[in-house]
Amino acid sequence: MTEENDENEQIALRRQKLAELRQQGNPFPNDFRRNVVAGELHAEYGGRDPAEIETRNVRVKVAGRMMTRRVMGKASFAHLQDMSARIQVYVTRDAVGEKAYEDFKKWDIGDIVGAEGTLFKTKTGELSIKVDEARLLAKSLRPLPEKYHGLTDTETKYRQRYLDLIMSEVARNTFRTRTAIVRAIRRFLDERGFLEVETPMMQVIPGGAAARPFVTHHHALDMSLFLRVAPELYLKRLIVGGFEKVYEINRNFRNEGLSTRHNPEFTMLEFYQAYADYHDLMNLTEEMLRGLARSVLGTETIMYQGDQYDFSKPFRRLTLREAVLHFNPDIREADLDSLDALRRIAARLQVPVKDMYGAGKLQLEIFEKTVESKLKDPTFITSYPTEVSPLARRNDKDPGVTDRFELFVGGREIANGFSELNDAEDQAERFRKQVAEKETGDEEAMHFDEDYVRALEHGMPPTAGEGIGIDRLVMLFTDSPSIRDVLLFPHMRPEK
RNA sequence: GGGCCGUUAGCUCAGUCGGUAGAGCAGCUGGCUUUUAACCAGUUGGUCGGAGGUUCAAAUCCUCCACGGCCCA
Repeated sequence: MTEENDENEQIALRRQKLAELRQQGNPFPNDFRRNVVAGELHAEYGGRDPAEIETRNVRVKVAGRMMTRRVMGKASFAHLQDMSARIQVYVTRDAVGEKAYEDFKKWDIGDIVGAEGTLFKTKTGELSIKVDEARLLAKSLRPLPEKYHGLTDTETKYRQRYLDLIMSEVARNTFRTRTAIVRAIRRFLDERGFLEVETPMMQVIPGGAAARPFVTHHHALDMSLFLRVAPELYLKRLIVGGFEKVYEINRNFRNEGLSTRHNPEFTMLEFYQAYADYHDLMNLTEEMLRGLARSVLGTETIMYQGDQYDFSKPFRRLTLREAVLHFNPDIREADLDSLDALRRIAARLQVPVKDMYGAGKLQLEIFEKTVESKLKDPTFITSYPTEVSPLARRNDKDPGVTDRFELFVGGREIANGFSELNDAEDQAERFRKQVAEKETGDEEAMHFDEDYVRALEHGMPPTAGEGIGIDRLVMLFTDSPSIRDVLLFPHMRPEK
């Protein structure tokens, strides 16, 4: 849309009204001060007797966007919506005067209005304000979406989030819940002695996850920089530095496709705790999510897209091998150790496979194809192959797997954690393998980070770390089917 | 990247077999001093996502493109 062709007669008329207002002074005054918001009034007076309210003669000043208007001759009702709620105002010619009432009738739905008056309850019992002074504080030039159906067009909801927020209490609550979740996580970790830190978003060597990075260029230094795909390697440097419990909640960037579960930038919690292992973190995660459900939703039972998930019970735990065998009765345990068998199974499942894939990578591919979406109730999958876990500690009994877990809820990965690899020589060897894979064309393979190995060489205490995808967690807690519903401004292609 | 669906008034949506583009809300005019999807009467508003094509005639059929949604990879 361009400025010329999206004007219509309603906008033109409002512009004309604005032009007339300009003749009478600045139509965008900033000297009105409210002394209360609608929600406070409902909380304080909503349950009180009408007679009591009138006797008290409560004077209030409110401001907000005019969302409804019903003119009945010499008296009108309207609703003002502010950050907390809506409050009805009752405007009459006799109370505000003839001139002011004529002005009021020219205001439009969507205008920002300030009103002063006395509280009362209408005969249907709605708390309202009998207005004796009203002012137009900002003119709205564009008509709002339809009052009953609201804004339903998903594209417009995402592109013009301000309209969605004006029109939809559900949308407003989704983002309030998002903030409540992040706040509760911070409190949970702060209370347990974790230190919140900030580490680089622009990295010389992108590390910490198998993902394709965005590349940018620093002009003064004349060098490429990568937007981070994860903060992991920096947070573990802090563990080496002696900050034994750290966390960061911030944006990651991955140069991959978009879907209902993927946005190019997304928010991740990562936390690291020295002298702990992955079992400790599974326990901590259960406690955190259970507490979140209780404090944010007020229940430990989460409803998501028609399904019910019980967070009060201990989360199920099974190894990746167990999970694959459980959901694939036709696969024998011996198959999982045979490259030939794994390749046959992958072919049958139509999973694209490269020659360089080892048994571990094939197991993971088969797991993702046949198991992941079926893990509805909260489930920890453990013992990921070492081949696909280049930063995780090997299991003491079986060096082919790592002390790692992922948490799934509703068929989606929510968290990924492990006992950290703190053997510098093993880490260097794993990086070399990643580099070899990168050289065969795997764009998601990791770089060799020499400084990170040097940090490990100084000695990192035994540590466990975890990442939790905040957006997916919010989706779950707000019953949102798409990641775009929990991002205020999701990535969209340009309109034109 | 592939498949399916969608795009019509500011918004929410109809639109039959290819034959003059509709409704509700919003807006405008008038009426109405306790309404609340207010009500009553009248009324304005359209490049039917874009570009081609078929046809006497296209919102409608065909092709391509754009954007969005869902599913798959």
